[in-house]
Amino acid sequence: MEEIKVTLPDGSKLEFEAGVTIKDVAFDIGPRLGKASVAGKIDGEKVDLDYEITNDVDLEIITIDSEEGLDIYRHTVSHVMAQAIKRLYDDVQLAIGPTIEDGFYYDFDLDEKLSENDFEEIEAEMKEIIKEDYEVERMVLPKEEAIAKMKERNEEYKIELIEELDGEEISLYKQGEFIDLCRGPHLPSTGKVKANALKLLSVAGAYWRGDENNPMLQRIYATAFYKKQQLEEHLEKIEEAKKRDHRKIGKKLDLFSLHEEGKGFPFFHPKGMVLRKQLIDFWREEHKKAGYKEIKTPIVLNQDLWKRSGHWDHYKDDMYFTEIDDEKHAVKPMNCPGGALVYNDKIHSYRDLPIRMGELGLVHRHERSGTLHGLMRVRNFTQDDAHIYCLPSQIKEELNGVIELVDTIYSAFGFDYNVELSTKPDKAMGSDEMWDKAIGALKEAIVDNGLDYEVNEGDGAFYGPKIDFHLEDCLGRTWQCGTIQLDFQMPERFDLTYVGEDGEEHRPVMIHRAIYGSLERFMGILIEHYAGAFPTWLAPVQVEIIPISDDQLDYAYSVQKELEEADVRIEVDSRQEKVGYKIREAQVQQIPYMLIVGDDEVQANTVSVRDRREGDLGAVDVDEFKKKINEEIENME
RNA sequence: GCUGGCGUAGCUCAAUUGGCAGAGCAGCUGACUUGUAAUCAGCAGGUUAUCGGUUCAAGUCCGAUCGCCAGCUCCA
Repeated sequence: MEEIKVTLPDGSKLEFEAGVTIKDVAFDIGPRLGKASVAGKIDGEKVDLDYEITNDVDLEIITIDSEEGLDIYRHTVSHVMAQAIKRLYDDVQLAIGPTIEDGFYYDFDLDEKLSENDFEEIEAEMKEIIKEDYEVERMVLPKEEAIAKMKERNEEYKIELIEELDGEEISLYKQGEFIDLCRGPHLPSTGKVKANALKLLSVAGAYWRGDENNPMLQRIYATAFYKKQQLEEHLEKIEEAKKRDHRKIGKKLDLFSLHEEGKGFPFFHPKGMVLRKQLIDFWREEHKKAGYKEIKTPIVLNQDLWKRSGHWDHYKDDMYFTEIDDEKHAVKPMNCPGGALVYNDKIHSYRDLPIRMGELGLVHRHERSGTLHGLMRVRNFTQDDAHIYCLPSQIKEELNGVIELVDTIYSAFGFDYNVELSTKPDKAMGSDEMWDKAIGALKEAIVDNGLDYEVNEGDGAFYGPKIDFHLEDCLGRTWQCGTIQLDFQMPERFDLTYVGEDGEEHRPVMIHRAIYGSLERFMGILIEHYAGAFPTWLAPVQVEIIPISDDQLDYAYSVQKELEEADVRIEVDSRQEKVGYKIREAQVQQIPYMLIVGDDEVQANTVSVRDRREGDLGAVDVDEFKKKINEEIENME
């Protein structure tokens, strides 16, 4: 019998007879590894445990406790779910069932409407399939045969998928009466799935292949772990995360509200405005340092302007229109055309460039009703916009400057962010050459700044490609916030010029950029990020004075006055309630500091400080507290 | 916009098979003058999202509209 060499990730080599399976190797190394193994990687390619090794290879054993192992595990569970659905519903057709971050889903075409009430029955059937412990077999068939098999099973979607696959060989996986198109690998049998550690989570519609022109399928989201406790922890984590929902906290902390009278148009309350103002003040400070000027352009502008800018052709469906003195007008969905008019209002020399013009511009967009979401997705929002007009030779430096500014601002809040590069969309202005040039410049800027990024094909603005900065909400959904867009189109459209060294007119390059993205969305993210417990510099109310009885009211007001003069946002809870009651209230409102004042404090001219996190810190002089909190605010802690 | 689910007091939630719309918190009034996460009592609060239908009778069943939630699509 021929001997083969298996090289493990640590470099060690083992010898086996040809035809040995990965499972054999795993058990040979150790029984614990054997039991934990779910699949293997042969020369970097994932294969099943019963894969027979016939020549010298590099082998990595994938175990259940690794990310890849869990992924394979869940993929098998998704097949089990599909099998259960096939058993329970007659006319069901299978679409796709991939694993996702935290779980998996499967899309079905089924006339009967599934609801969460059906989950129990489906889960019970899944448990049955697990109990029946079918071997999960890999079958490799010629394309034609695979198609024939799916035709026989009436799986139209699978046929469509197979037809588009490259190669003549198609792999299918079979467990009991169930067969699915799949690359694999899978667990060796359905019995390996832990029946008590899986859960169906939700059902929703999803278009076949993500295209709204295609039929809508039913998608079941589910998750699975290999220990019940892990499932429970995961579910608990979701519950905890839901409590951070900015819509809930926004109401509880009286920051903003939404009303039927203005769908998608948020109302900001006094406390929400304090938060907003802090963000704006910080923004202005940082932008001043970075060499920006600020402008303000009108919300309603003549329709001709939007035709000139290209918005009419590319963005009309998302815009609101109105009429003034029989003249057609549009409500601005973007700030750039207005900004361009400001630029063009006078002649610019090359010596003036780059010009960095910021605008906190209120834009309105007609978002489709189903997409509205608290403050994250609204129909009017304030962009912290800016347009940089520069020489072609200044592009790189300007892009770097913006990336640096994004990092400065996000760091102040401790945000991690993902970077995406979005390329030319189907409906775009300008030549491919211009786009390629712009994309190249953006890519270079990302790489130069050492950022990881993903490419978002075809997702650019109609006038140029963009770098997007995404932040996560409480449930791990990501939202685009910052954006940098390189634009050669608007300068052309608006005939923007500067006078060069040669005395001739030249075209400047325009960079559109926003850092918060929208103040509304950024506030939503912030609320969830801090779960309403804002750092002191952002907190709507920074200090609550809690007198023990009416006798200390005068003293409380004098302390309030003193701290107010030092720009501290401070309130006195003058209600005739017990201390515990007032503390609870301030605690629920996530106020950073409570100052409890009774007779002792009045006598000694002190305040008893209670920190929302650490509790009672004892009595300190008013001056000392003032100094401490001012430092904290100053340092944005 | 699409698919599904939901809509009861300011908030959180009750209301057997269709059979008198209720509680806690918040609010108001009063008492209590309080020492580190909820003092007690009383009062008030509703065309059960809206409109239409079935029925002796609708919060509950049916239809439409509006809104909200999840997802899809789209986007800052």
